[in-house]
Amino acid sequence: MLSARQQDTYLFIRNYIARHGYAPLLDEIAKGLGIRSKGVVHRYVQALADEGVLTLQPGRHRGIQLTDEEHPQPTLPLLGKIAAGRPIEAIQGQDEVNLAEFFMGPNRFLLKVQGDSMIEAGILDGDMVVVERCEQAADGDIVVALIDGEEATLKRLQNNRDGSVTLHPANSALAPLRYPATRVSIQGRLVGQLRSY
Amino acid sequence: MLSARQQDTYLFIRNYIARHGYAPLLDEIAKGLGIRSKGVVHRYVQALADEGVLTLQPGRHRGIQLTDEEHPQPTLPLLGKIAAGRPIEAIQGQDEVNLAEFFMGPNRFLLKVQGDSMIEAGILDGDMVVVERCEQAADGDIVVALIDGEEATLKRLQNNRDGSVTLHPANSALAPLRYPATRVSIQGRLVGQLRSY
DNA sequence: TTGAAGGTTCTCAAAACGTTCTCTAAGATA
DNA sequence: TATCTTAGAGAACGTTTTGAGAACCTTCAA
Repeated sequence: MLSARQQDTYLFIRNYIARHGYAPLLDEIAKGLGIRSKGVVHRYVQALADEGVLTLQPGRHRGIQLTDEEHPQPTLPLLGKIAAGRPIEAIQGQDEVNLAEFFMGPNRFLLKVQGDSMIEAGILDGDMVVVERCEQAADGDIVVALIDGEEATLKRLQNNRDGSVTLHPANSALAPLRYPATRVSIQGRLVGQLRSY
Repeated sequence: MLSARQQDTYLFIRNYIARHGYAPLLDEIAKGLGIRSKGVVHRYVQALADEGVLTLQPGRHRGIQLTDEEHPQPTLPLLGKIAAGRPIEAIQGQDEVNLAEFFMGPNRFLLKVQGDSMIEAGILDGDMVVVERCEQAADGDIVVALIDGEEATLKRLQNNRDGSVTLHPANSALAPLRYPATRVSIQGRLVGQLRSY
């Protein structure tokens, strides 16, 4: 188990490598952690090597290599924003994203999407969506709806004044469907989405 | 049998470890339980150790280790496939998705996407993409490309026979761009994507 | 080949932290 | 009433952790 300061060190190193493609100097780590002595940093790095989360090439400059290892905390370094035609800009005050924090929560589950009915909302065939179980949802939410207790579907919700609901696909080739409220039950609300290439 | 206060202590410790990846200090537990004396907390922790639900590394800072399970993994239940017009079908042989396994890996980082240039590939403004650092990529891969060492962009890659590369946006309003290979350096390859609603 | 830069290994000191005590108070039990 | 148990406060003490800094050795680039 890594101590707090060891985790700081580890995250700094990983972030630095993600940003530059090579490992930091001890002095750079020291600066990043607000420490003045590189001897101290060396101690932390050595401890991380003992834990097995990284490897050292003794004596070499920038001789730190990260090990492929089970991460206790699933965080990835966030390098910044990418917009066509500009250099990558750092996002202030945030340099790590904790996937657990990002997606986990009570009453959440995953569904694998089949079909193209939500393609214009950026939900493609094969994507996974994170759904939070709930009975009601607001206009404009994307929901998992069960029709007649049988058919399940992922659509954008619109509650009509007469009590009926309209389910909008995000695909101009498909028409919205309108149902009396009694035929439709909301199973959950879309809160996240994942895709793996 | 744990007393009520001992259970409080145990739950606090478990929660703390799940969030931080390391054990709390006695003072932190004290604060969490609304107690002012860490001596009292020590008594509870000692009792929990006697019960066998946790282990102590005597004298060590943050030296509490939970006995049962290892680090709880960030997993979400995978209920099945959802396709318009059909009931939710379970996916055979898979019912939990581990977020860490799904996205974590060496040399990976996140970028926040700005702009609509990849909208037809389901990558919307504001999405996060998981990028794996690499120097080369195959035809059809979506890559982070650096043009003239300055501009960064997310595009689909095409390696031409004459050694030049064409970068295809996934947006029919935008034209593909062709560059001599010397002007373009691949920074990484898109391996995943996340979105939060 | 040489000088500077960077990694390694010490020692020292201070701060932080776990451990152990004693003391007080409130209930419970006999 | 007398005694025991549980809960908490707080202080004293020794160890671990953290940081500074210096000396030394190796790597690297000019």
